[in-house]
Order: sequence, then C-alpha cells, then structure tokens
Amino acid sequence: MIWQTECTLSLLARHYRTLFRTCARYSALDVGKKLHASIVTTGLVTCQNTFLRNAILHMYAACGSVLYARKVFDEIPLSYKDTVDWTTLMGCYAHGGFPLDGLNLFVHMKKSDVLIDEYTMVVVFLASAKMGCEQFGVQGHGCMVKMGFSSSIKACNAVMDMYVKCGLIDKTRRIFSEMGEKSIVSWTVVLGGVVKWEGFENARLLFDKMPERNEVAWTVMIAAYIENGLTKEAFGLLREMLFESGFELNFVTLSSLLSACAQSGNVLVGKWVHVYALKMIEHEIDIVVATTLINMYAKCGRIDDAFRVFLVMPRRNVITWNAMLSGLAMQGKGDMVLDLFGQMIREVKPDDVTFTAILSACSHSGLVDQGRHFFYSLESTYGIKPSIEHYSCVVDLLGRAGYLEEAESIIRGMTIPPNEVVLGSLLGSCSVHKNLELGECLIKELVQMYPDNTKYHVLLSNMYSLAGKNDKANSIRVVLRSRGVRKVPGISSIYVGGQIHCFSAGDKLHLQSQEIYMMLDEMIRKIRLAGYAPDTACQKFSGSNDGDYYGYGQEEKEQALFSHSEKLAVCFGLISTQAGMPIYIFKNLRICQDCHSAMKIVSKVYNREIVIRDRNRFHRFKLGSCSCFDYW
DNA sequence: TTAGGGTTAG
Repeated sequence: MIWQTECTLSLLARHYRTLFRTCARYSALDVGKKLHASIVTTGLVTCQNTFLRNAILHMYAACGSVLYARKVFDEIPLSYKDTVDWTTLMGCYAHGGFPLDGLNLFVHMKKSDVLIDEYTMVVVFLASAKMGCEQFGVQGHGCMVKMGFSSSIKACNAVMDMYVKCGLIDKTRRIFSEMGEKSIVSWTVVLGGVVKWEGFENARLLFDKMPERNEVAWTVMIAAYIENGLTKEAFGLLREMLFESGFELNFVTLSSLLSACAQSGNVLVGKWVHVYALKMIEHEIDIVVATTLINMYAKCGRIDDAFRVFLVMPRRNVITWNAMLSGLAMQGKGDMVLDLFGQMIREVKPDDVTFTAILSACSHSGLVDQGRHFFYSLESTYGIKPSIEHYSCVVDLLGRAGYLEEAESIIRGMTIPPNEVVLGSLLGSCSVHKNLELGECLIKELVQMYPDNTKYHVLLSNMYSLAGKNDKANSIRVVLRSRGVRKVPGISSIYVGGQIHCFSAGDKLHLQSQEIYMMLDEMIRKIRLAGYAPDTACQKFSGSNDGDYYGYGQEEKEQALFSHSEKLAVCFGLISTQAGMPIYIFKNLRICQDCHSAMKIVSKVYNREIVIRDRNRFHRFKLGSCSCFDYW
C-alpha cells in the first residue's frame, strides 16, 4: 500500500514537472502560477524533490518573472540549493535585464562552495556580455581557465560570444583557433562575430569553410547579405539553403530575415519571406512572424501593407500593437495612433513601449496637448514610470513646439539622470527657436558629459555663428580643425532592380555617375523655375553632415548643397525607375532643410511620390508637400 | 532501477 502511494506520488510529481516545463516553453506565467498554487498544499514540493522544485524555478525564470524565481530560490534551504538552482536564477537575472545581479549571484555561489560546472560558466558569460564591457568577461575568462573549463566546448562558445558582443573579435578568433574540438555553435558564434566586425565578405569565406551548417548559420549569412543590400546574393543563398540543402525556414529564421529586411529597407526580400510564410504555414502565421512583418513593412515605408497584415491577424499581443503604433508614428500619423490606442486598450494592456510610440507620434504630428496629457498621466493612469525614452519624446514634443521652459523643467525634475538624447533634443529645439542662453548652458553640460564628442562643439559654434557672434564661432572651429574632427558621412541609399545603390555627398563613384549629374543639373534647373531657392544657411543647424561649408563662397556652397546624398539618390531614382512609380530612399542621418524643400518641389515637377526614411521618421513627398507638414 | 535539470549561435 505504502509502495503504491509512493509510486503514485512520484508519478504525480513527474506529471507536474512536464506541465511546468510546458508553461516555461510557452511563457505561460498565469497557468504556471496556478499550477504552483495548486501544488503547494499537496506536500509534493519538498527539499528532497530537486527536480520538481527546479522545474518550478525554471518556469518562473523562463517566463521572465525575476521576483517569483527569486522567491522560490530563497525558500530552498542553503544546503539543498544545488548547481542547477543557482544557474537557473543567474540565467533569469541575465535574461531579465539584471546581469550584474546574476554575476553577484555567481560570486555568492562560489563563496557557498557550490559545484560550478560548464553550464554555470555559460551563464556567467551571458551576463558578462549583457554588461557590455569586457572587464567582467575577462575576469570570468580567467576564472574559467583556473577552474579547468578551457576544454569545455560550451564554455568556450559562450566566452567567444561574450568577446564578440564586447567587440573583441581577435580574442574570439584566438580561442577558436586554439579549441581542440569545435561544435557547429562554435563556428556560428565566430561567423556572427565576423559578420558584425569584419564584414560580410570575410564572413562568406568562413561560411564556405564550415564543416557543417545548420539553419542558424544559413540565417546569419543570408541576413548579412540582406543588411548590406545584396539582394541577389541573399536570394541565391536562400535558394541553396532551401532547395539544395533541404532546410526549411522556421518562425525564428523568418523573423531574423524580416528584421534584416526592416533594417536595410529591403522590401523585395521581405515580400518574398511573407509569401513563403503564407505558403508554408498551414494554419495561420505565427504571431511573432506577423509582428515582424508589420515592422518590416512599416520600416520599408509600406505602411498600408503593414496595416493589412495587422488587420487580418486573429490574435494580437502588446508587441503587435506596439509595432503598428510605432510604424504609424514614424509616418507622422498621430491622429491614427491615438485612435488605434483607444481600440488597443480594449484588447491588451499597454506597456512602456506603447507610450514611447504615442509620445513620438504626438511629437511628429505636433499634437502637443495630447502628448502632454499622456506624459503627465503615465504613472497615475497607466502605472508606468517614465523611462528615458518617454522623457526624450516629451522634451522633443514640447521643445519643437517652443515650450522650452516646460521642457527644461521636466528635465530638471527627472528621477533618472538625463542622457545625451534628452539634452540633445532640447538643444536642437533651442537652435530652432534661437534660445542662445539655454542652448549654451545645455551644450556646456553635454561637453562636460561627453568631452570627446565634438558634435556638441560643432553645434555651439553654429549657434554662435547664427547669433552673429562670429569670433566665438571661429575660435571653436579652429580648435575642432586642430583636433581633426571627422563627422559621420551622410549616406542615402535606394533599391533599383533589387540592388542597393548608395550615395554620399558629391560622390562620383556610381557607374552611371555622368547621367546622374546630368539629371541633377536638369532637376535643379526645373525646380528653380518652380520656386526652389537654395538654403545654404540650413546647413548650420540641420544636423545633416552632407559636407562642410566653412570658408566657401555662395556658389560653392550651393553646388555642395545640390550634390547632397539624397538629391543624388533621387536623381538616380528618376532616371532608373518607371515614370509615375514612387521612389523610396533611406538616409542614415536626418534629412536637411534644403533637401526637404527641394524634394517637395521635385515631387510636384516630376509627378512622383518620394518616400524618404531618415534617422527619425518617414517623409512622404507628394504633389509639392510632405506628409510631415514641415513639422519635424 | 537510473538518469534526468540549468546553457551558448539567428
């Protein structure tokens, strides 16, 4: 009888373990909590029942519930806590955004004389990588060698990944070459590192040398091609992967490829992936894939396609809604964002990202009162503590609209220290509204915070120059020249025939350069007749880095302005795409005032819709006006 | 009866 009861109990415990594992896999925290509650009274969870206890801990960890995981961990008497318990909680901290807590737990674990194994080391490196500075990782590496894990493939893979994430690819390569036995993960970690730090050409050399490849390796390489605008090569590898090597795309792969498309604006590959997903998946597209589809279409400027995907989704989570709202915000469709938000709160609970989208939508659309209202009711109505992103949006919103004092008082009352983005945003507004006093004060703060970042010295000099204080402006420029300042070059890119074409200001590297410049001459002539007046002064505060004009005459300044990267890209678009077709351009920095005015007239003169994604948002030029209504 | 759990690459 007793034997029978014991048998039943152990069977029950095993069933519970399976259930907890399933909850962990599907991040079903609510179900997991209910199961946990139901099991507490059964007496099944005992100190001795290591596996069941660990399954519960793991469930909370996998669902990202740091608090509950910690509670379960703390309830285990110290002498019963084993390596797996410690490692699980460390991983939970590292994944949940508290890597330092994870590392502290490791120190505590060592002091408590708990056995440390290769899994523990993997988590140590995960946490070190998340810290983002090499100092912790190097210490962990030393620890790993001392403890004799140098020949553990898992530990080596994790330490290599940590070095990749810290930007130390040489160290990764050294460990890789010294490894006796390597796994596919070792190769893929290095492949990812080479893509990131040494470029896709070197990555391809390594990819070709791989003794075996799994879908992760294929995805890394294909995404690298997509990110670099090499559509033909990306399609070539996709074909090899699917039709020659017999792999299929799963939802993680699909999402990775779509993210690469979103980043590089490659809607051609993005659409192909969409069609693949529709054909391959029998029931409905996974919610994660559908959300990355919305993000992809939105970032490629196809907001209508994004909205179509959104509308047919049978279920949507908060991330789906956020993707849709952020996409609309980038397009400056503030009214639509606010309207959709009303629908959203009936379906899901908004989170901090939702409000970043809302505040940025208000900012891009000039909806000052609404944005202000949302910001001030964040905590009281929605229980959300304002984040640095919320602050920078609201400062931007108020600053642009000229409420500089209010924006400043929000900054001074921040519960977290303001960063470069927040202060820089108000600084931009000071330039626009010509508030030299506050601007000067902010720049001094910024120069103190980032003494090596010459951007702020440039802004200060521009500001003095605009205020007619040329002596002060010149003295800063002299200092900057002596320091050999190089600015990030402005680059505009455009897809034609599936291939990316990149332009920087005044460059003549394109094969059709001659035709492009002929078109440019014609275009400038035509838009001048239609009212375009070059605005050389805009250069001062535009934040655009399409050239340096100090010490040049008016004509040279104009010439330099005409060959801004986005103007070259639009000329190439005009000569290489069919009449009437929209032209999509991607720019790494913000579009300058002059190009903005020019594009409006180009859209009218050539009867073309021109869509430009700059660093901040989309500008859709049509029949002489822009979707931003010049509010940006 | 014994082993099982926790981890890394997109």
